[in-house]
Amino acid sequence: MTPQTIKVACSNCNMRELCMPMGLSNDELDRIDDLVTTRRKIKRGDVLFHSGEKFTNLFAIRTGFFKTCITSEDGRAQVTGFQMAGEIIGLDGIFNDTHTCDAVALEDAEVCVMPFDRIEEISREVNSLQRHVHKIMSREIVREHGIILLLGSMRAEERLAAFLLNLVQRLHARGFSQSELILRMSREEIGSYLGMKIETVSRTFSKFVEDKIVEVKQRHVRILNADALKDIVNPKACD
Amino acid sequence: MTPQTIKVACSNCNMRELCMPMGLSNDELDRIDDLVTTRRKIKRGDVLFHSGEKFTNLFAIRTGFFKTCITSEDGRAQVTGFQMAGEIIGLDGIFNDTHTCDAVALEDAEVCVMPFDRIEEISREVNSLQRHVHKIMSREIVREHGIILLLGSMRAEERLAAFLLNLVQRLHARGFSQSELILRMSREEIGSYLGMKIETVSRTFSKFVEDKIVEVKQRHVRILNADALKDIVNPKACD
DNA sequence: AGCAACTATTGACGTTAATCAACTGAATTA
DNA sequence: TAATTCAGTTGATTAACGTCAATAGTTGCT
Repeated sequence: MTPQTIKVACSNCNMRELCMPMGLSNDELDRIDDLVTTRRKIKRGDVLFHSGEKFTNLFAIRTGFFKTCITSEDGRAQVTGFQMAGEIIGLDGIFNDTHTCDAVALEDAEVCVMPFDRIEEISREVNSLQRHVHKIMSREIVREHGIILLLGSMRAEERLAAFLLNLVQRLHARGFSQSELILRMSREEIGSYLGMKIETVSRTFSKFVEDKIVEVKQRHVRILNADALKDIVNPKACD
Repeated sequence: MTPQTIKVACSNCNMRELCMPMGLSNDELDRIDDLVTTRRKIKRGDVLFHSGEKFTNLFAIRTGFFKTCITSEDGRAQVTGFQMAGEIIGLDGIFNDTHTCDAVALEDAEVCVMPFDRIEEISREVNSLQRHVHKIMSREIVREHGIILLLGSMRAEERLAAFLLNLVQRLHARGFSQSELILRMSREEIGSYLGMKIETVSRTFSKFVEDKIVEVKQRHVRILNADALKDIVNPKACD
């Protein structure tokens, strides 16, 4: 193996368990290694893909943090998600061979570039990859159901609490603290994602601080009382 | 061919263009006919599948009208979509082999039952089916982005206008009127879907009637001024 | 360091939609 | 037909959040 080959081999990647199926045979692993053609570094603030751009690749995030956002005809913008290492972005582009959202790096990032026709080709041969691709798309559908529930039925405090719990849970799954996190996004971006104005985001943070549920110093957040957050999201029935 | 076989053959189905890929060879058509094992009739109000139920099948709607809804831990309910003939439901179940929402028939319906492992099997062999499955899932992701935009950034009037336009556009694609429709869902269900209370739905309808944008007689709606609805959804920039 | 530009917080006030409540009309049953 | 139930409408009031505005803290630039 040349060093070049090693560099983009999924089989050597410590993120593999997050983006790839598990329990592969050696033979299958070899095939999977063909999925990623290159890696690409994206600077903070730069765009990985634009809405309207031709879709050819899915991207697996190796390091860094992204937001995806859509813009309506009349210029309304909406953040549809925040993605971190091990997550796959670009799925929305499959439908019309055109990306329908922008993916912007919120910190310096590196992604694995996976040509979608190659994914389709290999997943015809490697059943577990086929299954995996289906599961990843389905997971995205389920994730969005959650956002719809949040936006459709929760109030500001509930939304922010759910947001913090979700973030910290995902970070914890990646080996970070259960109680401390650094927000990679601005209050504005949080607000867009949660369907609330920046002032409301700020006030809600302040209220949590006042109630000793979290400590906030700029984008550094420490969760002091996770149970309180859970109670806010899922209020106890009292009948 | 026995009558039984004819009965569930996609190749003979007039809905085919809505749920199946196009431009198939005869050979491929034969394979596709194996996708649907049975048809199932569902009475109005009955449940096609429940949240928590084991996932084994996707369903293509042949006739009728469904809603899908999720329920959070604390009992909050949220309608996540309304589905009509030619649309596929059950995609959310793939992720964990478990349905995560309820699918309820809002009028008497008939669905084609497509075992998912068979879909996977055939789509390994028929490339256009593989592509089609991917596109259908991606389309669902894009559709949900639209709902997220609606819930995250629109006001009540905008939401209802977008809802009506979307419904009538989909009905028109199925050969129905561009300007008249019968709502298969209650005000309550519309409200849940659009993230607003039933009273607000009702008031917003009344306002549209007052403004001569629509006529409403119970669940029968006639759109008098589609452009006005479009203007409400995408307010003209005036700078 | 000093200044500009950006980001976030806080307060006062306005708007929107939720809530509570009464009522109407349609559908269902006795 | 009357009685009951359910779905939808309308009005009055309130709560939640948005808007506008002032201020403070941060970041980056020269």
